[in-house]
Amino acid sequence: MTGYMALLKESGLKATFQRLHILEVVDKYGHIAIEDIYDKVIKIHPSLSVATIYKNIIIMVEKGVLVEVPIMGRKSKYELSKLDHIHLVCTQCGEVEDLACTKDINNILDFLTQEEKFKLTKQQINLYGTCSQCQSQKILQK
Amino acid sequence: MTGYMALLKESGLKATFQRLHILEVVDKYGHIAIEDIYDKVIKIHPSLSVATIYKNIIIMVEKGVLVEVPIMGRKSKYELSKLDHIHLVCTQCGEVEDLACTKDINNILDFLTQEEKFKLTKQQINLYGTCSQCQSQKILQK
DNA sequence: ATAATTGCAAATTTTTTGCAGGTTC
DNA sequence: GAACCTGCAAAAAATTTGCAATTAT
Repeated sequence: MTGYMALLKESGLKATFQRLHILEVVDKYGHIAIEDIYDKVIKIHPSLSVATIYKNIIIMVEKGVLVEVPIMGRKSKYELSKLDHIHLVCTQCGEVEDLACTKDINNILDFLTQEEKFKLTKQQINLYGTCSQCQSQKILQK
Repeated sequence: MTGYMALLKESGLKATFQRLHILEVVDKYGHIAIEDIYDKVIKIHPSLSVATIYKNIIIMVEKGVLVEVPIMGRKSKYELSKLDHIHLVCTQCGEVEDLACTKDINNILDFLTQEEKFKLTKQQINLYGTCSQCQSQKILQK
């Protein structure tokens, strides 16, 4: 609990119960959609409103406390910010599992192929950043 | 135009003008959000309704003609189905660029670092498939 | 004390649905 | 001509907003 408080304060956010509960739930479930965060949190904090969930998800993502995991065919899930890793997304049940991001992609594929770990059907590698055009526009703006 | 017709028929979908126009627009822009597909398509086909866009995106994704590209902080974009590749997503302007998916990830990172190609800030690698739990449930169902 | 945050209710935006009429094969 | 599709309008779902009351620091 104290860990989340520190996390919020470092990010310049007040440590409200609402936020602490949201973080607790996200941490517990690993990857969770907004609606499910709401469902879980109102069980421990019944007066919490949906608007508060939305406002907080937005600001906590902005501050880098949470990370959005957008998923094909489903609502985005959210996770605590952590070192880069790979997401195994089950298209049947929607669960997301983290996989350590080793240097060697081939090892990962071998690992998955083993037995019946995960039957891969589609991959999506997205790199986020600033394109060259936007980089040069930034320079001009200064 | 004929290419799209074949594509649709192979997928068991009727080749309506609406669908052909949607595919044309997606192809032209590479990666495009639903709202923007609508805006572009009504220019060449003013009577087309939003409901038709939604219904068709859904069915064309289902049939594998289109692929959803879910993006952090934005609406999903859609692209024509093609060989696996990497997406460079600009967090400033939202544009998505394709990058050939070479065997060697390191080459890619080197390539990006060059000059001012793309200033990488965050990566997300998502592998889609069936988790072991759902695989065994399937076996039981049969 | 004060600046930030919450909860509420209303407004907006996005997506889905049902069905009558039209189109493709 | 049969099955499939479209457009419309209404419904449902998801998200955002403004503001008065409350809370964290």
